[in-house]
Amino acid sequence: MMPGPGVLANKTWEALLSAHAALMKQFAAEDIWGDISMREYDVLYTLSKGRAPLRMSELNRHVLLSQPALSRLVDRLAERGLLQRQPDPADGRSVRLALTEAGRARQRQIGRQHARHVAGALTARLDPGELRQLETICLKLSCPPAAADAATGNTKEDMHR
Amino acid sequence: MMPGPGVLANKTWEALLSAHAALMKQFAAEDIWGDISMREYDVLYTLSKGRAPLRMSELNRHVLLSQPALSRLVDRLAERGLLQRQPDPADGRSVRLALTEAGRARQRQIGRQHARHVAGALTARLDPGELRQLETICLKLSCPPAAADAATGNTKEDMHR
DNA sequence: TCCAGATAAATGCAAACGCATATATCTGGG
DNA sequence: CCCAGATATATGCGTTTGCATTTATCTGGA
Repeated sequence: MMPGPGVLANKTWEALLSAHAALMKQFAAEDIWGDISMREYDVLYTLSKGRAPLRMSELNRHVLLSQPALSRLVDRLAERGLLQRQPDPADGRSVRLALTEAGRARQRQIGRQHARHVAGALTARLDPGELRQLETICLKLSCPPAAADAATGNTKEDMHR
Repeated sequence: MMPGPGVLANKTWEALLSAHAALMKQFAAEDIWGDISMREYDVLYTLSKGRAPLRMSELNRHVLLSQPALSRLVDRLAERGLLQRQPDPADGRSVRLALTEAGRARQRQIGRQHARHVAGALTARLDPGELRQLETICLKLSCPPAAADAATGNTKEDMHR
């Protein structure tokens, strides 16, 4: 096999996976989490960012968890009084999620320290120009694929399912 | 607090997390995995890359899993005949892991298709220059932190070096 | 040589996860 | 107005994960 243009893309993806794993491990090792897992923090953070209460399905787009797993994670956070499930006036199937004051406080308390760790870890390895390049490129990658099938990079087949 | 240089780093980290999640979901949705989970594939792939058999602890540096979880994941792959645990002649505590022929075949079979999806997804969003930039930057991030250091953001200015 | 401490991997167990499916609600064609 | 199908979330259940701990082995200093 001759090295095609796809080889570069694959090496890049592997590098991205490595970077993600290395940083996640480093952050997980920091002693700031207490009884909040990083996945739970991710949810608290996402909710703290959004101005309006988010729906489960919106939250699920940001978090790498199955829908049932997210539903139960939200259960646990609600039971602990960190967020509230509110009925959605516009859609009876839906649920709107909002942090409680306790949840907001907890997020801030952890977030302040975590943000310092993130900044420390990234600026130790990258200069501002690289940070900006990385952000720009990652934002392009964050957009969902235009169509479902372009991803195969293939000329035919793959219509099954 | 005025917006410091750390803000850029935090936005960048968030973008990287988003990109990772978006791509992982896209790849997970591809119909190529069969009875192999992506985490299991990650192990098969890592073993297929290494020339010499890897030890658990080395493998664990590449995979975002706790040591016990990796131990059991390896159990399951071994029970399925996809890899072998071999005693390490140089260190009795250690175990050397090697793919079986079946494991190697399975990795190749999945890997061929997966590599196409990866290439398709990345080249659809990034040009070659961006791919190279991203790879370079991610490789810098993949290196473990020099020391357990500034990241703690601790009691005082403890920035040695 | 011996042993305290470090390191590699395995195991017990409760918590968390994913898949399949259930429940509740919304939407559009007839 | 009604119902088939779609959408949003919840629940049953077997599997996988992480934490704490155990077991086995290695290492260096007295």
